[in-house]
Amino acid sequence: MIMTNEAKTGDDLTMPVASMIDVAIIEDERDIRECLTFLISGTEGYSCTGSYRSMEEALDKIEHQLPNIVLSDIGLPGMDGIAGIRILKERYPDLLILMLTVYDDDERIFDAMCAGASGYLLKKTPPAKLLESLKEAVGGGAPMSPEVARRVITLFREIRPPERADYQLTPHETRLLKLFVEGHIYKTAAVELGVSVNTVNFHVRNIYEKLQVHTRSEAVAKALVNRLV
Amino acid sequence: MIMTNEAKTGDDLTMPVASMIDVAIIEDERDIRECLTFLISGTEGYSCTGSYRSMEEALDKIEHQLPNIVLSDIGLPGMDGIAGIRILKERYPDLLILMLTVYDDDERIFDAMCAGASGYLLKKTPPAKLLESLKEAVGGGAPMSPEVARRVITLFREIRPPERADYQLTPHETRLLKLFVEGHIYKTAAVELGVSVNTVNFHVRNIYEKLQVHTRSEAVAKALVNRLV
DNA sequence: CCCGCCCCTGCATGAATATGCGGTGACACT
DNA sequence: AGTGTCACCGCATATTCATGCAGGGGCGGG
Repeated sequence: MIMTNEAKTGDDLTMPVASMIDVAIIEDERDIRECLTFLISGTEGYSCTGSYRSMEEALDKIEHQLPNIVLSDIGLPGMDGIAGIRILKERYPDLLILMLTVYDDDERIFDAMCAGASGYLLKKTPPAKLLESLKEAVGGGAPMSPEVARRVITLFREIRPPERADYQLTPHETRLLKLFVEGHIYKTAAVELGVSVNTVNFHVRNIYEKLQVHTRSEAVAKALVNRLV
Repeated sequence: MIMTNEAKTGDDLTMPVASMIDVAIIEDERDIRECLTFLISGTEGYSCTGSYRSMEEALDKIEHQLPNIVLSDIGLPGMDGIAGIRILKERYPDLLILMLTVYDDDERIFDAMCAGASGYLLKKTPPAKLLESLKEAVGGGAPMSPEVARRVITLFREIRPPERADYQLTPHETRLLKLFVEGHIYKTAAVELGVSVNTVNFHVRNIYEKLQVHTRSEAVAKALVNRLV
């Protein structure tokens, strides 16, 4: 790993930070693993609780001395990093995981985040920033390399559910539609709203007209797909 | 704005950074605006091209001296920050925008990012980190306060559809459910499948049992929410 | 005062739904 | 051969739905 640039110092985070940050490392390349181990062991306030070359090894031995946070590569022999962190999070839900990898493609970023990673750094990250990111993650943040943060936001924009379509539903219509989405039928919705079934009927016809549908199911589908409620 | 914690220094970014970072400020609170203007004007490598108290004023005058990046609040008199950055990005697509606000709710973060903000900082950000974030944004990054990054990731996970729940639906049941999601009723689904309504009835009862629902609307809602089709 | 909109209620009617119960044949597995 | 599952079909019944038509009161704006 090429060490470049000066280290950052962290800002104050609201979550209490453990006085000692215990880190486990999962990295298949020996020289990188050793380098990381040296960096973490040699920095005040940090300790290295384990240093593994595979996810299998980590899963096998990590419980002997559970860290606050795992620093894991994605490309590993055998089980890959993402599959591994799913299992880690399953076994130790409070365990924090920070990815440290060369991969910066959307899919891996996405999968890692969804699998439970708290942060995602690229391997070119300078040592000082790496240490700071560990601290930030332990403090409740979600450190990402600039390129990763950019991709996350781009993905965000792409994934974003469509803006709420505006069908000009009145407050009562929206409320009734919401009840339908929740599984109510005319009768129970009427009870819930404190009105008669005839009133529900009235609103229903307006809703169906505005949404251009003819059944409650269609209205429910449209409400969910278009995020109307 | 309360200035806390030591400043960070930036890491090397791959995109070429302009030698001078020109910043425009949009902030309604005068003392904060003046403080920011002073901070930026008084830092080597940065210049302040404009300092506005409203989005309207910014939209009116910003072209006189277009900055690299805008530092904008959200809560502003008249047009709010998010509506404003949509217009700014429309007029100046390459203009970078960094939000600086007290709001850290999901909706605003989400709206700001989708409107085109490159980054999102909370107002408690220390001055040095603020400067570094401007630099990072200009360098192509997407700086976010730790809390914001965490929320973005949380939103990310929420937006991502959950993995398909497994209700053990048979192929025909899935097919029928899909037709319901598309708006079919028993009759039209029967026609579509080339079976009798009685067969549809039969499948429906199995579907409802597996999904633990009692109406087609509920089945449709469950199908959409759990991505069964 | 008038108008438009929202919310409320009622009744009627044909169609659709949901559920109960009954049956068959094909296919794979033991 | 026996069993289980899937897909198919049927009938009955009470309930719900969707739509048509009728009416009223409150509130805000012009």
